[in-house]
Amino acid sequence: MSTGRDVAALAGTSTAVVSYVFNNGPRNVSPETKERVLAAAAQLNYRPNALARALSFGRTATVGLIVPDIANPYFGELAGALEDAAIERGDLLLIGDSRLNTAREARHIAAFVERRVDSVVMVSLLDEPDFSAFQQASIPVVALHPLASDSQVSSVTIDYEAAAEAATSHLTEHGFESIGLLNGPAHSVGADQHRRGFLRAIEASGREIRHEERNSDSSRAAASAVSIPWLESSDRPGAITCATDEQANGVLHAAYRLGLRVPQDLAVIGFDGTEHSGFTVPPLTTVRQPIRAIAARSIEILTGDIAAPVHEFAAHELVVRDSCGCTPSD
Amino acid sequence: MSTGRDVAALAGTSTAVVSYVFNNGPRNVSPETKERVLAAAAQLNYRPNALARALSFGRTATVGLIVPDIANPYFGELAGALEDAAIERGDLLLIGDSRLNTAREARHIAAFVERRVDSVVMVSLLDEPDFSAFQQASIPVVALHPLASDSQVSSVTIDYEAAAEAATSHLTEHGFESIGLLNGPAHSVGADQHRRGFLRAIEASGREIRHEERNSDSSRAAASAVSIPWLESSDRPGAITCATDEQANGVLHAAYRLGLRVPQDLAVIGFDGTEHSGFTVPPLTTVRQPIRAIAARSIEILTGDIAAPVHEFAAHELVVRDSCGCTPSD
DNA sequence: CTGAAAGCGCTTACAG
DNA sequence: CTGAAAGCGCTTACAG
Repeated sequence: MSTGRDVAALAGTSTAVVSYVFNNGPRNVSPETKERVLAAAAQLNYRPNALARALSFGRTATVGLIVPDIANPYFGELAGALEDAAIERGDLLLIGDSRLNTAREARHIAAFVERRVDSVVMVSLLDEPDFSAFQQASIPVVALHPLASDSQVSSVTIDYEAAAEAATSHLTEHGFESIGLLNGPAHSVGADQHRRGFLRAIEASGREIRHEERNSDSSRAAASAVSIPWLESSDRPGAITCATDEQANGVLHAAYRLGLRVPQDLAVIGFDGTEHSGFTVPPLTTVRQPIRAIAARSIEILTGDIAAPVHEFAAHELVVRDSCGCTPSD
Repeated sequence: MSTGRDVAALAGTSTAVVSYVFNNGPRNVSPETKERVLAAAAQLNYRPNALARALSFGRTATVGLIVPDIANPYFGELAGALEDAAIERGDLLLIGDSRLNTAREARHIAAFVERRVDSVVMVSLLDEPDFSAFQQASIPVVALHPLASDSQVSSVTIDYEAAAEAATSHLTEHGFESIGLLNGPAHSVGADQHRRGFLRAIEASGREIRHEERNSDSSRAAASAVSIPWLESSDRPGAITCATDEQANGVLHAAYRLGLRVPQDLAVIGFDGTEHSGFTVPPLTTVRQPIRAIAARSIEILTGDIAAPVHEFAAHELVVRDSCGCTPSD
């Protein structure tokens, strides 16, 4: 590929001027020279080398995103929203997919540090992720899930505990006497918050409600595999609330396999509220996370110069659809 | 962050030796020196700057991937498989999400060229994408969809036409007299192949089969919006075969909304065959693309030195599940 | 307004 | 086995 030097030579000027033209500064260039440079660049198909630029400029114009599983539409939507927010600022979004594998997650962290991303948005698999590599490299991070309150890393997240409580309360208020929680595995991110919110709602009901927690990875297959024996048991719950929409999809599938009707035989509530959740059969009652707002705010935090780590909450919303059997009006 | 120079100074040696140590070559380093370098690097939290490395090495160890919509689980799975294949070779996968927007797609192409990815895997939104920027930069590309046979770019893809024919034939063989094709929009990638395969199967049946094509974007919402009036019409088809699983999900949702039972009142067939397709309600009959094989072969082609562009076909497979109403055994 | 030169942090012939 | 130096392709003070 041709370089700035080639362009300068063809245009009869210096590489400095080529740079000024392509960056609209920091020095002025006469209109005639500018035109010659542009013509030469076009003729040579010149594309500035972003690596060289980043090396001397000290900024890569890149924000890294690490997610547990990009095939989960929630993270797909999140990536899309972040890309919109990043592109608006002229930055590129680099996506690292952990594939539900903590070793892979660690590898992405290392790769991002080596590539000197300017900042990172992180959804970890773990409830206590290791951010030290980013901190040593002074790369600002915002996590999109709850963090210890003394964490040196910022976070933007809904209040998982309150959201899980809202979902469960919806069920208790509609008279369910036996409710299951399909939670993520122990030490998975948010699992503690889901459990606490769930239990808080059960208690708050003031009634004797049978309740039980089971756990699966956040995948349809895993959730379905856990749900089938659960729903086959004689004392199966009348409602199951899940830690993710993916798991709720697995429950829906398990119910179908067993010939249970949703919501008549089993109520199901999801969590995340992607666009997809409106198109399941039946459409899913779920807790919606404000993905676009979270994405936009994350980028704001990362690009502003905020000294101390901030821990912000975004508003969640219970979206009532068919899968829980409670019509929106009551 | 500390640099190789800092490490060299602390270890009492030169930057060349630091480089030899971190790259295991190309020159030998005495065990004692090596140990001093490693100790110094650890003490300083040294992380080689991948940008500087790439600039002098002439290789970024990066493969770019451009997909229409990362929230579509098919592309999510694809990204995962490609990342596995790339990481195995020590490369990083850079994902660009076009978000169903051709301007965004063009922007990613430019960004990848500027960042000097070593190679790219591309799923375009268009049936005749513009690869010229990659060609000018001598960046090898493999497309994962049909291309004009004289294309200078390689492709690895299933035979869309044969696959669409297989899906439709399954329907004609099971006696359907009225079949719809929910295809992508005109000029969307693969739309022509889907149509040809569909029509070929109708013809091959030797019967008078009513058939009709309608079109939507590859999203559940769009497919559902198109399907609802279609299924409300008095002459609605008895079966619909779709260009993607996402669209099939939209059809499933539309049927649910209208109180039509699948498969009793309407048979549905998808296309792509992600893991998710096994967990819809009812589980989806679909054409499975061998994602992992396609991903692995793409990386092979890109990293081998193949002079001429190759156009390879991968084997598809019709996966019969509940949504078409034909039991696997007949 | 423009050019020659140093510097970003690496790698790698070139000497020793 | 090791070091001094050039070079990758940019940007940006520094002179003029």
